[in-house]
Amino acid sequence: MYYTTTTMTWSDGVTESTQRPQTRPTQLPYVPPHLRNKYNNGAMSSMPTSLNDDYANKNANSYGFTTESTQPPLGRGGRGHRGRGGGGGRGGRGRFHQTQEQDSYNIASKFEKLEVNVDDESPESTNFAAYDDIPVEVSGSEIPSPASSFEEIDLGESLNRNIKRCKYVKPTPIQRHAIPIALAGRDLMACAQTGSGKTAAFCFPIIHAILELNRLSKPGRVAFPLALILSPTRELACQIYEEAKKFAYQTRVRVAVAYGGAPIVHQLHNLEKGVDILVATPGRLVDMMERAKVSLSMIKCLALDEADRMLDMGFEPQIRKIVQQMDMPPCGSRQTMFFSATFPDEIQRLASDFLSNYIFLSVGRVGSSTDLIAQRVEFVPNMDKRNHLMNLLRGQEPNGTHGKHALTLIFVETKRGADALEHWLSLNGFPAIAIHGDKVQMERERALKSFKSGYTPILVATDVASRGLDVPHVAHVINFDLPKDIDDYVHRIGRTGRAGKSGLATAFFSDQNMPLAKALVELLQEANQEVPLWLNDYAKRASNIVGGGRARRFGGSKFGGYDFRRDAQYEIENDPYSSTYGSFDGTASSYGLSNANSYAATGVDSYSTGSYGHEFSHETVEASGWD
DNA sequence: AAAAAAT
Repeated sequence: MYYTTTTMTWSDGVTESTQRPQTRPTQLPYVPPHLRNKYNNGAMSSMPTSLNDDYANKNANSYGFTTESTQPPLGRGGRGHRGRGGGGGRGGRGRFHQTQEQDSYNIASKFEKLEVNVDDESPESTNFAAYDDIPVEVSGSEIPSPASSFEEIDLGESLNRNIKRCKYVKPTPIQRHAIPIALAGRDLMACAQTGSGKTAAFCFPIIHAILELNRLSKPGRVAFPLALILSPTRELACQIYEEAKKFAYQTRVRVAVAYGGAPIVHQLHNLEKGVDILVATPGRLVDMMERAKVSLSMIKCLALDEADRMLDMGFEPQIRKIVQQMDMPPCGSRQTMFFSATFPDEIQRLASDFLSNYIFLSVGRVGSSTDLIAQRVEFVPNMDKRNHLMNLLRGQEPNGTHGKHALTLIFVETKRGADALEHWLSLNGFPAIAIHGDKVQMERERALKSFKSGYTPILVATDVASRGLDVPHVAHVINFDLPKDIDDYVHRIGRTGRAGKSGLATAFFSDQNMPLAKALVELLQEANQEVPLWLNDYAKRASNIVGGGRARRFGGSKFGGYDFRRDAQYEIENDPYSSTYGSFDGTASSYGLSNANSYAATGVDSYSTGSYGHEFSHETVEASGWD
C-alpha cells in the first residue's frame, strides 16, 4: 500500500570530540540516610504539562497534552489505559499503520565541531547510494507529518544557527519523522541504527521545547532538570552529553552529565549551576537523587537511548525506580521517547508501561541499512580462534587496513577474555587495547581514545562497547565470541558501516553458538548476505533441539522494525485488561476529542486522509511484506 | 555463565 522505498543520501553527524575532565578516583562523602533530605515536590502546578504546548497546539496531535487542564491525566504507569481495554470493538480497532515515501537526501557528511580537537576525516568513502531504499514504518494515532527540511521544521533562530554550524543540510530519515513527532509533544518508540542521527533527533526538540518554556533552570542546591536523557553506559552518556552541548551552543540551555566512575563532586558542582538537560546513567542518577541533589519533579521530557538495553533484566528495576518511584511526573504528563536499534516484543511491552498513546517509528530495517555491512560467518572451534584471528589480522595489514582510518573492533564474551586477548595480541605485535567494565573509568576512556585516534587500531571489547558508541573508521567488527542474543549481534556489527560507509563483520561461530544459528541465518538472509551451508545445517538442527522456537514472533524483532501492538489481538481476545489498545479508542472519547475535532481545532487537515490519518489494517500489514 | 550500572 503505502510501502514505498526511496532514495536518499545522508551521513550522520559523527561526534568526534570527547573532551572530558580527567577522572581521578576519590573518596566520595558518605551521606547518612537521615541527612538525605526529601526535596519538596510542589510549585509545578503552573507549569505547562507538555514541553511543547505551543507546538502541540499547532499540530494534530495535541490531545492528552493541551487538554490536560480540563481532562484527567492519562493513565499512570501505563496501567491506566489498559483499564479501558474493553471499549470499542471495531475490527482491528486502534491499530494503524503506514509507510511513507522518502525524498532524496543530501547531507553534508561531516559534523562541524564547535570545540577543539579537529579530526581530519573526509567523506570520500561515504557510500551515499547505499542509503537508497530506506523503508520507514510509522504506526500510531494521528501521526504528525514528516518534515523534509530543517527550514520546514524551523526550530528557532539559535537552533537553526547550530544546525548550520553542524553542517546539517537535510534531516536524516529518523530526524525527518521523529522531530515533528517530538515537537508535537507525542510519546515515541523509535527504532533506528545508532549513527543515523538519533541523538539529534531527540536533542533538537528537547532544546527547542526548553527554549519555548522560557524558564531556564536557576542555580541552586537542588537541580531541577526539565529533560532527562538516560544511557546504559558511561561512554554513551558522555557522547550524548557532548553532542547535546553542541546543539545547545549559545542557547543558554544548560546541559549536564552524571555517570559513575568519575568523582561525583565535579558533577554535583556542575549541577548546582543549574541544569535544563541532564544526561545520566541510572546508578549515578539514583545516587544523586538520594542525596537530594537532583529532583525530577520538573521533568517535561524523558528520553531513553538504547532503550532495549535499559529495560532488560539488569536495568529494568533501576529504570522503574527512576521513572515510577521517585518524583518524576507520571506517564502522560511528561513526554517520553525511547530510541533503540532493536526492540524485541517483550521490551516493547515493558516500554509501553512508560508511554502514553505513543507512535511507533522504525527507520531503515536490516535489508536496507546493513547492506553496508558485509557479514561473514566462519566456523572456528574455540581452540583455533586465536590462530584464525591472527591470520585474519595479518591478511588485512597489506591492504592498509591497519592505518588510522581503518580500525578493527573485536568482541569477546568476558572481561577476562578481553584482557587475555589484548595481552596475546600485544605479545604478537598487534597494537591492541581492551575495554571492559572491570577497568576504572579513566582506563576505559583512555582505551577508547587510543582506539579512536588510531594509536591502537585494534580494540578488544566486551558488550560495554556494543551499543551506541560512535567511532568513525571502524572498518571491521570481529565477533571473536558470538553473543547469546541476536540483538546484541546487531548492535555489535552496527559499530561499523556507519555514516554511510561500508564495513565488514566477521563472526567466529563455534559449537557453543548453536542456539544462535537460526536467528543468525534469518538475519543474514534478511540482509542479503550469503549463508554458509554448514550454518544452515546448524540452524535446522538447532531449531529441532531448541524446540521449534517461535520465540520471536515473525522474526520481527531483529531490527526492531515491527510494532508489537500489531500482535495485540491475541491479548485482546484473551484478556481485555491486557490490551495495549484500550488507550487509543479510550483516549479519543474520554478526552472529548474526536479525530475530526482535533484536526479542526489545529487547522491541520492534510493528515486526515490517506497516508497519514488512516488506521492500519490487515491489508497494509500484508502489503508491507510481514508475516 | 556474562556484561552493564553507585559507593
